[in-house]
Amino acid sequence: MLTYSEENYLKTIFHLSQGQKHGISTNAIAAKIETKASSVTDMIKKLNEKKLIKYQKYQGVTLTSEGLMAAKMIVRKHRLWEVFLVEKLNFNWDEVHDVAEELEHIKSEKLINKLDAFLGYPTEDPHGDPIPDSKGDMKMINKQLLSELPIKKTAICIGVKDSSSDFLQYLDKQKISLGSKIEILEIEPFDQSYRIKINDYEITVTKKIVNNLFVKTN
Amino acid sequence: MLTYSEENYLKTIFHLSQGQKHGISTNAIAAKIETKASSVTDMIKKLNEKKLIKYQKYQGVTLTSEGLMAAKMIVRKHRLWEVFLVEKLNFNWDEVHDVAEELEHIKSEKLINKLDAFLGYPTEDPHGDPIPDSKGDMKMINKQLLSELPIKKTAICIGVKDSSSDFLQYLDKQKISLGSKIEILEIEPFDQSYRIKINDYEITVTKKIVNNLFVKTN
DNA sequence: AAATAAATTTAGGCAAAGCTAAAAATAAAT
DNA sequence: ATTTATTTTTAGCTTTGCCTAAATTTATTT
Ligand SMILES: [Mn+2]
Ligand SMILES: [Mn+2]
Ligand SMILES: [Mn+2]
Ligand SMILES: [Mn+2]
Repeated sequence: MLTYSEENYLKTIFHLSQGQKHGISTNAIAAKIETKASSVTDMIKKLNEKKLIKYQKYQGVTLTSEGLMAAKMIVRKHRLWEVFLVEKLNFNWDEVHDVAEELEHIKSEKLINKLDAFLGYPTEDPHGDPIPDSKGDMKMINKQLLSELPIKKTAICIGVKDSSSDFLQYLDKQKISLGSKIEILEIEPFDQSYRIKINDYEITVTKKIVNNLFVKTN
Repeated sequence: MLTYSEENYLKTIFHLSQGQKHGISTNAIAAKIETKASSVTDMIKKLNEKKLIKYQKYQGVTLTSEGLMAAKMIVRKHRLWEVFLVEKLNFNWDEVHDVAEELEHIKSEKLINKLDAFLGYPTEDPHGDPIPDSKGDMKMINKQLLSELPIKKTAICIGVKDSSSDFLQYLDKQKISLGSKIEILEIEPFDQSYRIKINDYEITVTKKIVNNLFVKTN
């Protein structure tokens, strides 16, 4: 049985491992979890002892297959609860993350599987992130950053890289949501600002925005 | 902000206080919470310090109005989650208590009020216990034990005193549920067994059963 | 190749919440 | 009214998860 804290470490290591070749550093974990490197070292030893991660002093850590599965189950819970909050309780997509941070630690396999069924087995959370199924499988979504999309090619907004409340509220304000049709009209060389078309109207946004929106071309 | 443990103590003191004139003893709390008396004394001091209970050495404790409200909000969460699990996720009424023990500690007023609305502002949980509203008010249900019901007087089953899984499963087996019509036909003097009528069929049950069923006469 | 900087680990402590064993206060029985 | 039993509190120790400060290892410069 994992503690609340152990679960958070596993989840964090999982997220930091995405598209990462080498082990995850102590400092990276400390920064993400907002704790001190020495605390991370302590916890790392415990997780290593429990065979949830592979760890060699000074070399960073990677999840074992057991640790990976545990992490995926936490992510599964987090994202399913987010779907519940948005779809059933009418939360806005920028309000759900913190509550899901708590709900993800509720320990009942039966609960999460029944919740999954109740929600209709969703494959993505409200921010476009994939939801692992009960076996840990998640369909990898073919996505690219808007900033990598060629000019004048239309695409569909399917996710956000940064899912902070600030960014999500900005998107609401600009009427950008998952499913919006997006096209880059031109890039201003002087300040790297982007003139983009959302559905049927045009706005100008900064580079930071296009670097945090995922799109897919159909 | 209350810790998980502080919340459990407040809730326990609340439950032990029901229909109780004097303060709640250290041992009573220890027994209910399954811990040692010395641990209870430690926690009691903390809760007293935070002005959530009134405490004088060796005299037992009572909730302050602030502590009472905090306790009611935990009970509210517990019971609303139980309704959710039964009504929306199709849990059986004997399976929900332990999960609700965890869910009751999720800290978001917005969440619980939205859940309340989603469920249609229920006033009772799946075991017939009243659910406090967002102000802490709960309608007191006019109930009596089946054992106190006069012979040959029909009543409706509206709650259980013991809500252990064992008892609830027994009731399922005997097809007794909330809303069932109940009548005591006769009491066998020899072994104190009860011949009772549930809706339209008759069964014999022990004294222990009739001592744990709440009914109301209309 | 040293010297310096950065990252990581160790050592030593702290607070929360539990425990056991002993002391003190209250209640019950003679 | 003592004595005995029960309840409650205190004292001291443990584990988890965190911290600061110091030591050590690895990485980067000169
Ligand atoms: Mn989230
Ligand atoms: Mn978390
Ligand atoms: Mn319950
Ligand atoms: Mn609880």
